[in-house]
Amino acid sequence: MERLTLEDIGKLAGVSRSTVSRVLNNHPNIRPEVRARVEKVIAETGYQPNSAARSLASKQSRTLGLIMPSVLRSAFTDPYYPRLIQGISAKCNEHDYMIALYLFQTKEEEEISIPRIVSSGMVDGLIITADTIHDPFVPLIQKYNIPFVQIGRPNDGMDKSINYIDVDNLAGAYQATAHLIQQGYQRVAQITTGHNSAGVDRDEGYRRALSDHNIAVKPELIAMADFSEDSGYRAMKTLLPEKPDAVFVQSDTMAIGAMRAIREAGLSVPQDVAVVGFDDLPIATSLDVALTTIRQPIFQTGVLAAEMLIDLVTTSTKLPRHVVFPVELVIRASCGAVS
Amino acid sequence: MERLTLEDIGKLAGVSRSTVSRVLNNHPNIRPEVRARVEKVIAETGYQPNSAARSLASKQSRTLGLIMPSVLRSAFTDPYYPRLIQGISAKCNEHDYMIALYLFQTKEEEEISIPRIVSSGMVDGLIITADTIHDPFVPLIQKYNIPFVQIGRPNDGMDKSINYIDVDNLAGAYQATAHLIQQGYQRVAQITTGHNSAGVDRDEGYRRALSDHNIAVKPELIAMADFSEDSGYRAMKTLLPEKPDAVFVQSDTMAIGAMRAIREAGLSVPQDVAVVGFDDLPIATSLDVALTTIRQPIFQTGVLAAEMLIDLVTTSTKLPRHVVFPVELVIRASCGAVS
DNA sequence: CTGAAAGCGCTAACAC
DNA sequence: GTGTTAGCGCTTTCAG
Repeated sequence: MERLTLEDIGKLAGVSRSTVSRVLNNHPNIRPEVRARVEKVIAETGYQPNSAARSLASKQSRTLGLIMPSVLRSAFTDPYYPRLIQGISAKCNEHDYMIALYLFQTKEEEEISIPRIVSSGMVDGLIITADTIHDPFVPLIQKYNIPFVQIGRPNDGMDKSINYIDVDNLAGAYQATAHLIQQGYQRVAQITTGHNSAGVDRDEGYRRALSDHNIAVKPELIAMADFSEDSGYRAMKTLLPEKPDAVFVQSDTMAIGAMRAIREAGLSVPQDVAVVGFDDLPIATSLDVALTTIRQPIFQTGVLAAEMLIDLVTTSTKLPRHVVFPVELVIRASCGAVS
Repeated sequence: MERLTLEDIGKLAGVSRSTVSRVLNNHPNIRPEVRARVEKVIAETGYQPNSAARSLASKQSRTLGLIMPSVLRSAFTDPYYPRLIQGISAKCNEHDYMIALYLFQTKEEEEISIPRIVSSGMVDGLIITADTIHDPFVPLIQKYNIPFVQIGRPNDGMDKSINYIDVDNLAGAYQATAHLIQQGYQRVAQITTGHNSAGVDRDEGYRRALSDHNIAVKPELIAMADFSEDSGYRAMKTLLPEKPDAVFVQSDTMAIGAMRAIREAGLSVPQDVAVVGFDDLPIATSLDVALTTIRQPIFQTGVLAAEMLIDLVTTSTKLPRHVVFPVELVIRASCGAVS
């Protein structure tokens, strides 16, 4: 079966190719009866316009690129991402946009691919899933003139006119920490990441909560990790000799690792060490000791990112947009507040 | 900055557009010095060919579609998928293919999108991440003449000439169940899915293991679930009144739910109920009681799926290909075999 | 309101 | 080996 073209449809409907194109693109000023006739032929034949030809002529790919910097590759297995992608996908389907997924395993792959992706017109815009501080990715993208939105606020010192969506990391971390302090815990530790703005902001929230309660920040109670479960485990191991009685962990996945370390040390949650996480992944309720955590709207973040980007590539609004979603403390067993 | 075209590069290098096209596509029969000259101009200008124009002229999009049927949408948050995608992505990057991701939330979205995706030339081929039995998706795709590979074997009664990659689900389930029986457990239950071939095959493995050990299959010891954590939890709750002393759960994620149900009933793993899962997700080692499970090569499955599909769309080999990866029992605490 | 015609930027015969 | 030329299938002026 030969693929049909606009010309064929036109012939079948007794109109020109341009007219068919117009009904396809919902142009006004078409006689209703002509439109109906053309639509009938399209429906009967199952005609689908060729997307490459469309892109070439219209200079739009109707594709959004979703990009994961190589330094964050291991984080991609965190259930955060599938959920985020579901949100992006929902909005894309709604508007007939396609998602092009780019995961880079190495810096080299990234450096080769970025120019291709950005300059070849394969995508109309980019969603960048978080940037890192020490190896910033966004400046690379900014050199090209392509619309993009970032998940997470720009790093300090960077162009503030970037479009981004963030959650209130500082407030979340503050609530988590303050809640622990109010429970009476004295030595509240933190497992932090610090690799990106989310980590920095959560760290700041932790510090402010301590300081607002007149507790000194003790560097020996803070350990670094990288968002992976295993890094949370290792961080907690380095923390345990310092005898923390509670710990705020910057992600649920790391919190699971931390709880494993606590358990292996023969201690229990929350009796010996209380734990609060961040994200509220579904698994949080299913742990042996249900995880108290900060809930953030992951799906909604994805929806809005796609919406913002589609807006950006279809209209000419050049005003930078920022949205910061609120977060919410969800109290479960791991913080010791419920029996 | 105006985007450069082949013509521009040709002018800059003092050759025709075709010659530039040839060096770009690594055609033989080009004088080395000419090739060098052209490559120099390309490098200096950072020229990137327009992908829509390429697709239109070459009739290839260099894009693989990754499709998730709507009935499986909730499974997408299972960590299995990010890992699978990493594998697919690795191979795609290697060959300069793009991944187009299609997640459908509803049947309706699916029915509208499939014809577009398949007939518009946006993808050269499709990777279908598992089909379901009661609402088969593959026949829909087969009606169009597009190359595809399926993750998981075709359902019974379907065209056997489908290209697919599977893991040895039957052997895995058999090993899991046999291992429990050999540990001395008498009432080995199962949480099954049965919605797709993986579920069916794992169910068969469970039954054969029982039968090979002269144990009757007791329907009251088998509960249905749908791959979600919560369905595993609910299934286990219906099972507990039947006093199983062990349970084979068809995925790690459901096993986590099952363990939660066991715990909430005041019982413990493995003393009261031993548990074996399937997948060997990273989380398996981090649970309160580390999960004994069947390890399957998820990343490799993704790599091979992409490889097979790229092969399919670039060469004309029409011989159907099937690969079934072996799986492996990984013994940890939850089955009671280690203290 | 509709049609004719000129590209969009590339590939691939076909010449030379 | 390399240039010329004819499209790929669509969008979009420009006429009428």
